[in-house]
Amino acid sequence: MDGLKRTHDCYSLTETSLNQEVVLMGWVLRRRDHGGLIFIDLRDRKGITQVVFAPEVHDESHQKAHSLRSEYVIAVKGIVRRRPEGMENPKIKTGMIEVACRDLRILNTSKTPAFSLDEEGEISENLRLKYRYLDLRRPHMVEGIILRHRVCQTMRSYLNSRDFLEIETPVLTRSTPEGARDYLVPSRVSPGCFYALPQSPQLYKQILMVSGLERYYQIVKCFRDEDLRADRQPEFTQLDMEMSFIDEDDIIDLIEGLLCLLFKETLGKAIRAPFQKLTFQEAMDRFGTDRPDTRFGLELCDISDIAAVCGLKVFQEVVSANGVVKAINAKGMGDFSRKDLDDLTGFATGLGAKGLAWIKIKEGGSWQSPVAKFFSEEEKTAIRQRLDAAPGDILFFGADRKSAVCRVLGELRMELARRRNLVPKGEFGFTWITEFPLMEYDEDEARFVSLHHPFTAPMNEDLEMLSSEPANVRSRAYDLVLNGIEIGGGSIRIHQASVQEAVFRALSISENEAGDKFGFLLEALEYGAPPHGGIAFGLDRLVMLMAGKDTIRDVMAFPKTHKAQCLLTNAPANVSMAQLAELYLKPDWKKVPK
RNA sequence: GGGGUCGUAGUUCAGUUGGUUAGAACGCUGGCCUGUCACGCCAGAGGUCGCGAGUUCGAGUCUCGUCGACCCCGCCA
Repeated sequence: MDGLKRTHDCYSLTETSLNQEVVLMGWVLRRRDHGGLIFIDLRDRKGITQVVFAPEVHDESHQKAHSLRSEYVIAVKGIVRRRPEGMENPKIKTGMIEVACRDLRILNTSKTPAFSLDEEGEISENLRLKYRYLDLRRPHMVEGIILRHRVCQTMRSYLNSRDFLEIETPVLTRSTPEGARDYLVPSRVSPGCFYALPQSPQLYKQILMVSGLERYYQIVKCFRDEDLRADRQPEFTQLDMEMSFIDEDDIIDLIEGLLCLLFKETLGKAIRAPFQKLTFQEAMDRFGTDRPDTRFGLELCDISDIAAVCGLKVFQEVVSANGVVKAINAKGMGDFSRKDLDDLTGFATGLGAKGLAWIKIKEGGSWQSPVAKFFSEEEKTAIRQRLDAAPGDILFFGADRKSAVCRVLGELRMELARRRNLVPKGEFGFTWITEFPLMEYDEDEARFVSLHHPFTAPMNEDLEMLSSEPANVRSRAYDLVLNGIEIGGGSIRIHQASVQEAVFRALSISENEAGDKFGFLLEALEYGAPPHGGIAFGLDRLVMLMAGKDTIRDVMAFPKTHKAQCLLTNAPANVSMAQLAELYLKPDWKKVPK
């Protein structure tokens, strides 16, 4: 660096350094060239400091500064001085001072960036991903990266202080049935065989418990080859943990302590523990989803019993076919226009609803509704009481199979909240969801599949139903939901081989297959496996919510596009025939792109 | 696999019913400017309207296809 040593950063320089000679190094954010006097906003990771080039201070630097352009990398030696009266800039932290340059070194030039690194304006994500190194220079991106770092640091120190061991598990592992599609890695030394990248270190961490290590954690990459979403990337990071000799309450206490600390340390925000707890059943009944945003009301209400006997045929038929009729009272939203209601109906039918019945409650309690005539006065009274309906309210109804009603009304609830700004910004609503069903019937596969994963322990009191009525067995699983987004999930595991075998049976996983795919786990359980359980957190999602971002891409340094491509490196890419041959792979050239 | 939004200058966008030479702001280049901080003023350069067909006398605009980004459903134990 031409013999200069950096003495300060562009954030921490204050009036305490007045008249001192300092050396700053960073990037040229903006140049304001007045001809006789030149100002540079110098940016580094920490912040911005104004540098002044004046001929009377140092003529040569002033001359040289004319050639500075955006994103040139420079070193500046100069004197810290107070800005003239009235020239302070309260918008930046170093706004009281400036550095009068006595020596300017251009460490590197830069092509004009494809987009402005100033904070204003949205830039297409294409460009941001292609020039990720430029995007990451922008302060709000740096903030996300730093927040993520601090979250990880806090997690580590919290768990370290509670006797956890950080242990790495393999990335090259074996493909197991159930769950997401695996990313596969061909083996060179075992022709025709493949490793799989882990969807989670689930089996390894259980084996660590059998190993007697008692408390494990790891901040670890996981891989799932499924379609992407704003909160889903093919590779993502989990805080993964597992503990022996604990039950649900121990984990919940530990995690609540962790989150309180995280929010306090990184955001300076106090959150209240214990968090709200809902059983899966309650969550579905009241919010229509197993990941409810509990920061506002608009809860769902079952009126199947009233609907069963009312004059509206579709309601009757749905109930007699074992479906349900549920309603939302949208308090005070009776001013929705005809167009609003058409939009909302379109929203509902887009989710698979056949329609969306509604009732406006007018002054005096009369009903304005296309379906009003099908209800007797008695039924109207019953509905009004059940839903606590008052003039100015509008009621929305869903009638269908239970799962469909929950999906439609659950989403409608969110939509209503968005339209009326009921979702409090900056507030964090944590909810535990417990007592999940252990398994559910999969029509396509014609068998029961795990809701969580096959190693989740059934609730003791439901154990005997495992063979008789598997759909009604509840599990010892728990999810943590934050603002309607699942940020963590875990369970108490099965630690007895006999129970594990019974669960495999209920899942129609044959003894042969279980032995082949999970034999090592079954065998391990027979060597003194302690009771254990754990949880995993989606680090990306947690940091996204803490940072107030809408996508996890904004808190990942190098995310992939919707098509799982990296626009920076252009991965995935073709490989040579020689590489393929070495792996005993034969490409179908018809499907090879380009 | 399905539904939707978008694609025009380096960037963000406008572009009327299909009609002359496709515009603006910012950025960029050159010039002027000693207190700016989104500096200002003057001048200038910059376009495969994503790509390919089609309709038409004529397509940025209409039709079909295709590519890409994003959002959602399916999928994600």
